[in-house]
Amino acid sequence: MPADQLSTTFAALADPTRRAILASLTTGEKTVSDLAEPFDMTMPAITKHLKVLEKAKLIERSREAQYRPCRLHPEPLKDIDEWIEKYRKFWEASFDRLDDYLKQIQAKKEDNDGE
Amino acid sequence: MPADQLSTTFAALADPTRRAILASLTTGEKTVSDLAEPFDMTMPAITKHLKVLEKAKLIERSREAQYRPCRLHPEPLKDIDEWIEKYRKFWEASFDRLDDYLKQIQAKKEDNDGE
DNA sequence: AGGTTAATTAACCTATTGGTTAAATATTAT
DNA sequence: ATAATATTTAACCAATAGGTTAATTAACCT
Repeated sequence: MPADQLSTTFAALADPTRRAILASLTTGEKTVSDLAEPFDMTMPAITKHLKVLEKAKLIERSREAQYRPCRLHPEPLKDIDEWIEKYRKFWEASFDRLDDYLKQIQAKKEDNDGE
Repeated sequence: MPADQLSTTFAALADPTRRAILASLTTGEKTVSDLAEPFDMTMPAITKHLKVLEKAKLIERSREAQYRPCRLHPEPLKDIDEWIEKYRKFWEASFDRLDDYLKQIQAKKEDNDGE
């Protein structure tokens, strides 16, 4: 619901149908019918998912005769990758070490506070 | 809404308040009041956000006297990182090259299909 | 022109989200 | 015991999400 780009991207990815659509587009451009085929879902439902992906700028669309082919537009994933990068050190540390790390940071902060 | 873990994690991250809470926890354990302080929002709203993060296993909670301190549990972010990793080549290629890449993959596929 | 295929729009429904206020619970401190 | 602090629960509300069916638009093919 929030308007910021990162939230919109995360929200678009928070649905397995939409992630499957993106995966399907990694092998090239697809029509709406192509994309709909694997799912037990009506076409309008797929149209809606595509709208969500388009608003999140994760896909782009064109026109060819009666088809509206979709293709992957992966750039917003880069932003997610950058966001998540700041957390990598936290999961790469073993659990116990993370605990130490946090305690250490906490100690440093309290030191700065003059506590 | 979908029950799968990846969807739950993406959904939890699709809110700027919750991402800010996670960022705040990178400097160590915090109480609910600590976490709530920066936001123009009532405590129950924060409690709800914490529940979402807890269900997504992005935070863990304990008890100390009347406090319920929260700490970061970054492991689910690893799954997101792995998911997104499969798309890295798509945003790292320049746009034109991506187009070539997709065409190439498409051609290969059609070749396999014997078309 | 008429029919078929591709896709979208409109109208609707139910469940969930993100917030609120007011009341309840738990723990500490006096 | 009582009061104060920290947090949660309950009940409510408006907006959004994800789906449906039915109708509409657009382009193609005879």
